Amino acid sequence: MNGLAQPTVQPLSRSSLHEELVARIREMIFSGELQGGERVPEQRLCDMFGVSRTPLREALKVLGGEGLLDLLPNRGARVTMLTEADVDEIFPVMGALEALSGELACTRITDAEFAEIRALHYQMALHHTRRELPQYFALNQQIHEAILRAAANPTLETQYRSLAGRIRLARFRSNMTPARWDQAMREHDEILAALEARDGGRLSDLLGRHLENKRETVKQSIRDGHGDSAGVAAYD
Amino acid sequence: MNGLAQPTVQPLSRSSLHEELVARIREMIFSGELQGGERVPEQRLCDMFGVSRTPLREALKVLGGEGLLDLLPNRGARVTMLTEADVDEIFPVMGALEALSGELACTRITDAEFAEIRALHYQMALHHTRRELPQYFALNQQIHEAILRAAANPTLETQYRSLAGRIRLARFRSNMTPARWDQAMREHDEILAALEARDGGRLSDLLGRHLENKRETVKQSIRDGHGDSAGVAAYD
DNA sequence: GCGACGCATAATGAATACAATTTTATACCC
DNA sequence: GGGTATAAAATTGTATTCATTATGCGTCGC
Repeated sequence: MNGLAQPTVQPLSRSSLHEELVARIREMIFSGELQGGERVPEQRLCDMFGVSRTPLREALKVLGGEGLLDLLPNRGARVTMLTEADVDEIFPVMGALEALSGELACTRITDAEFAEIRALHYQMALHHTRRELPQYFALNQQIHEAILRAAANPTLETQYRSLAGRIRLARFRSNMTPARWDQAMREHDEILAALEARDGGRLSDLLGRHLENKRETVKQSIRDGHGDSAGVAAYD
Repeated sequence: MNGLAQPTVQPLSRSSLHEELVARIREMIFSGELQGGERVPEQRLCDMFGVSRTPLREALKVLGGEGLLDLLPNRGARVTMLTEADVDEIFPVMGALEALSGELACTRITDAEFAEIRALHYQMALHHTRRELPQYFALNQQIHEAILRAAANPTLETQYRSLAGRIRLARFRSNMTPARWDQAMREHDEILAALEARDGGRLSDLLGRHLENKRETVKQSIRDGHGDSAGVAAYD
């Protein structure tokens, strides 16, 4: 053990091909380039990325494990279709994790981190008043990510992101009503206040309720049908 | 739609080779046959299972995604070593999920399901008085699994099992002190009572505290060192 | 005309072959 | 004797090939 070795250097992630493919295909799913229920032909993806089937298939297995793809033996992979029942199943779990992130964030957040979140909040509020939905969503996501980071628990982050990713399968952005949008913004005001007061219990509660509203938005978008992805993809 | 078709038949999971390998290797990790930090040469596993590297590597990728293996590019896979910091990170998340499972279980559990859990409980109590640790552990796990099932949320089950699997990497069974064992048993008495009363809030709380004690047991076993797996493997 | 069967085609599953990287061993120099 | 450099061996990453299974289409029978 020499003095030069830093204690927290991470193993220098030289991403292998399959790792890269996992990230790329995941983005294709989130962006709607691969649609829900759609069959994913291996050869087409191989041609698209210019790789052989071996690393690609490894990537598909990983994405299957994440729940973003359904792997049907001998019958290929399909992008998972999210049902309303799935949403009702996932949201309570996300709620528990988000509540925990609120608790932990309040005990651990630094003033600098809070200042950063407040800045994001006001920027988001601006986009809300201007009715700029895509920008609003981007900031919204950044705020929740920042709270999650402030909780300083990588396992929590991973688990939460995994569920958030599955919810993204619903591609719900297009379906937020003005009334829900206004309500969401008010909830965010309260969230910021609770965080500033370092009131973990209240923040937990608020984040949980915030999520409940989002659940309805997502379910509505599923009821409205999954087909209209062309216009939605632009938001990502 | 003819009358013969049953509504809830699942798609007849003919497991492919890699699926089988995932399960087998996972068990090898849990049983200690593959030890923490140990390098896992692909060829040895291929010979062991009589398969080629292709499906085996797919399985390793999946297990890497589960957090049971560390996949180092060009340098093979190693069984993840659990640090005390990891444990402190994982347990709060498990706690949040277990609390949720308690809440949900209380709202949904049937009398038949509860009777089953009570039977398991008394059987476990018997093993406790007889100081039969391995049998106690088996029942203990079955009870927590039964509560989880009663919550009727597959996503919750999956997420919880994933974290429980990572904790199993510590192979903590050998390190339970008599005092902790007695305390754990008392906690289980209370858990059963809360479940019988369908008191979700109290059950949540109890499960969370129960887990806190387990956390210390696990951390102690890590401090004691990971080397002595030979005698422990027999428990699985 | 409708449905079932069978064959041809295409896609997936698994094994083998080849390439690149790392690890180990050896020789050499200081 | 220790350390570095180099080369050989082993291991991993990727591509290709072969085998098996599903899919689509045409034909046959009713």
